[in-house]
Amino acid sequence: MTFSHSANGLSRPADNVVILDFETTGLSPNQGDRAIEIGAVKLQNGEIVGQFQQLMNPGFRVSSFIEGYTGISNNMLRTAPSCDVVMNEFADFIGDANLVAHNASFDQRFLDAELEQINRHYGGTFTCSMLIARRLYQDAPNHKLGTLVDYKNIYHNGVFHRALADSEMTARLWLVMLDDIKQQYGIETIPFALMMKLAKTPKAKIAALLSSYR
DNA sequence: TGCCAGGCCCTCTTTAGGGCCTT
Repeated sequence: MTFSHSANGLSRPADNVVILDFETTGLSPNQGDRAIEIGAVKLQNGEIVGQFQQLMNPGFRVSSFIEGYTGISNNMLRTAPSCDVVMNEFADFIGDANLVAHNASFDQRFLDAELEQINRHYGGTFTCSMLIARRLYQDAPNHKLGTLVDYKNIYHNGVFHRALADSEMTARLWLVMLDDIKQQYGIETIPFALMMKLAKTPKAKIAALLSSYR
C-alpha cells in the first residue's frame, strides 16, 4: 500500500522540519552556478535531532567575491567531494521532510537543480522563513537573516554566510516565530500547512488567518 | 563577444518600475 507523503506532510507539526542553507558559486543555477556547501538541521518537536554539513567541489574555481563572502576558498574546495556525492547523501538526510529556508526560492532552485543532476527527488514541501518574518515582524529594520537574529535577540556564534551556521540561525528564528504565533494567537499546535498559508497571505489578512486556528 | 536571477511586494500600479532577499 502506498500513500502520498506530500499530501500527508502538510498536516505535520511545523516544528517537525528540516531547515537548510546553501552556499553557492552565484545566484542562479540557470546561469551555471553550483552549490559549494550545504548545511541543515533536522527538528523534531522543536528539538534539533540531527544536522548535516558538507563542502562540495563544483568542478570549477569560485570567484574571489564568493571566497570573501563565504570564507570558503578554492583551496578548501579542491579536496572536497563532488556535488553529486554530497547531494546524494543529503537527499537521504532530508527524506520526505518538509523544508524551510530563509528566502526559500533561492535554496529551492539550487536543491532542485542539484538533485536533478543525480536523478534524486524529495517528497516534502518548502516554505520560507523570510516571507513569514516579513509578515510577523513588520517593524524590523529589514528582513535579512542576520538582522532578524539580532532583532529577536537570538543566540548566534558570530559565524555568518556558512551553511550550517546560517541553517542553525534560521532554525532558531523559525522556532521563535512559532512561539510568537502560539503566544499571540493561543494556538497549541501549528501545522506546517498554516505556515505555508501564512507565507502567502496578504499582511492585512494575517490576523484573521491566525485567529481562525485558535 | 557579451550577456548575466527570480520571486515577492509596494506604489507615484495593473499598458510598470524598482527595492528586497538569497550567493
